[in-house]
Amino acid sequence: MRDRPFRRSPFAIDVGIFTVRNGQLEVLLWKTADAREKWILPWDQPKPQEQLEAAAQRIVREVIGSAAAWIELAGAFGEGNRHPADAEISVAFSAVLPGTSAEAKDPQLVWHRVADLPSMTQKRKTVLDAALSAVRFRLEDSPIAFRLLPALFTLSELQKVYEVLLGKRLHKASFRRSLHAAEIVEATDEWRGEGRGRPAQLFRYAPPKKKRVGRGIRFDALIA
Amino acid sequence: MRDRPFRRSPFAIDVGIFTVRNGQLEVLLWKTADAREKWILPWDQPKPQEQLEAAAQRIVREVIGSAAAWIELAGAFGEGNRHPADAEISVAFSAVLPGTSAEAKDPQLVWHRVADLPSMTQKRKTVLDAALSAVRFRLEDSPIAFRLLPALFTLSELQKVYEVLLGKRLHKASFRRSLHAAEIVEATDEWRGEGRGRPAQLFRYAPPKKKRVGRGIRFDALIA
DNA sequence: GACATTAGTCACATTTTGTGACTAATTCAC
DNA sequence: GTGAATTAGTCACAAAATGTGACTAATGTC
Repeated sequence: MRDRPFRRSPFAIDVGIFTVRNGQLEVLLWKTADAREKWILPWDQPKPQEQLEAAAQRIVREVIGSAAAWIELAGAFGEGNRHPADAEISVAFSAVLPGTSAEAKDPQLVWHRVADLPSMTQKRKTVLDAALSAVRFRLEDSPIAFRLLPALFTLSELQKVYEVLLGKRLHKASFRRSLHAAEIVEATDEWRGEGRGRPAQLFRYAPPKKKRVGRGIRFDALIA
Repeated sequence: MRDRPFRRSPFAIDVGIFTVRNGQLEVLLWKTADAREKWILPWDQPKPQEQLEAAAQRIVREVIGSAAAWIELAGAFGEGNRHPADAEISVAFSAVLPGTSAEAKDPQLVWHRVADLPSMTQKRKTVLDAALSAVRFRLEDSPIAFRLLPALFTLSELQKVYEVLLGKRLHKASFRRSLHAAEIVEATDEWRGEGRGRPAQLFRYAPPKKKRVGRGIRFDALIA
């Protein structure tokens, strides 16, 4: 990532890097040296011969030291939404990391709660919103929630991650029933006592080999 | 759209333009003058100050004469998937048009059935697949099917569009029940007799003002 | 031992879905 | 005209999925 190279770059890759810490969804932002620029998403230009997604992964490694657990294209923006370094095109990616590997490598990089974002320009906010929407939108189809947790986790932890990402409470029995029907977790014979309360059994993510068939259109999910 | 300008362009916008004709999903492809290049998606570079989506809309207008009824970002590809004009980045959009306005403006532009595509390079095929996936993926959330039809349509026509896009048959009673529950169509007092069989009532797309609330996670739709 | 706390399960009412069979309105063949 | 064929539209009911409160289980705290 560079701090305003002041030359016309053909395009930039912005990455919204998300994690769940302390029961909150957080995003990693970069505080620019230029006071007017405030906070921006980590970004860089792709190197020659580099795939866009590979570039996004590289950016994640540069700022956090480890690879993202999930990454995906979130949007693309042209001239109208001008990038700080005058990039003509900005391609936005979303990435998620488990909370455990979420240590920023630079004092200018700070985790911010998504519910409580610092001052950003409108254009930057648009890109961040696109990245956030991509995470929420794909939550139903991709194992994003599992990537935010360590390999072994309790079902209560998993439920909490879904609640944070969806921004609403879920009913325990209902959550577990769906989970069981989907056959995507596998019980281990380990248990974890967390101080008070009954100890919880640990599970691991174990999707079936064959992909599950979908369910056709759901008009009730149509956005007007 | 240009025919291989043979200069290094920073990026290109490829547009997968889809329609339903004769009960088949079709995509508009451009036959290049260069015999080796075979068939490619309509494309161009964005003009200075032009938003990416606006550029995609312009490309649609250039090749078909009218605006797309629905358009959306489908993907972005870097160096690895090299573009014919050596673009460093290719941004792919999906667009759909009603079958009625689907007349190509150039003999090099030909509609092809998606189920029966002509010879394309692997890289071009990847972009087309991304565009097609975007249409199918958004079908559940966006009123794409309605944009493929004229303002007034019969429910059988609507069902047929969904069947073509989803690639599978739907049960009539079930389809109509979902449609009714979603409250997104409005009956008119017009009817249309199509030769034999009982005449069908005409409907129009009429989404509710307030957006409908979703339904939480559905693990059964998780892709492994 | 009583109680607070967290995990995990059950049961049942309610809603949603899949599906076959029915009725309705028209054209076509004779 | 009469009846078969064809397409539209509805109904009813079994099966499946979902929402939800209440229950049991295992631990720590006092």
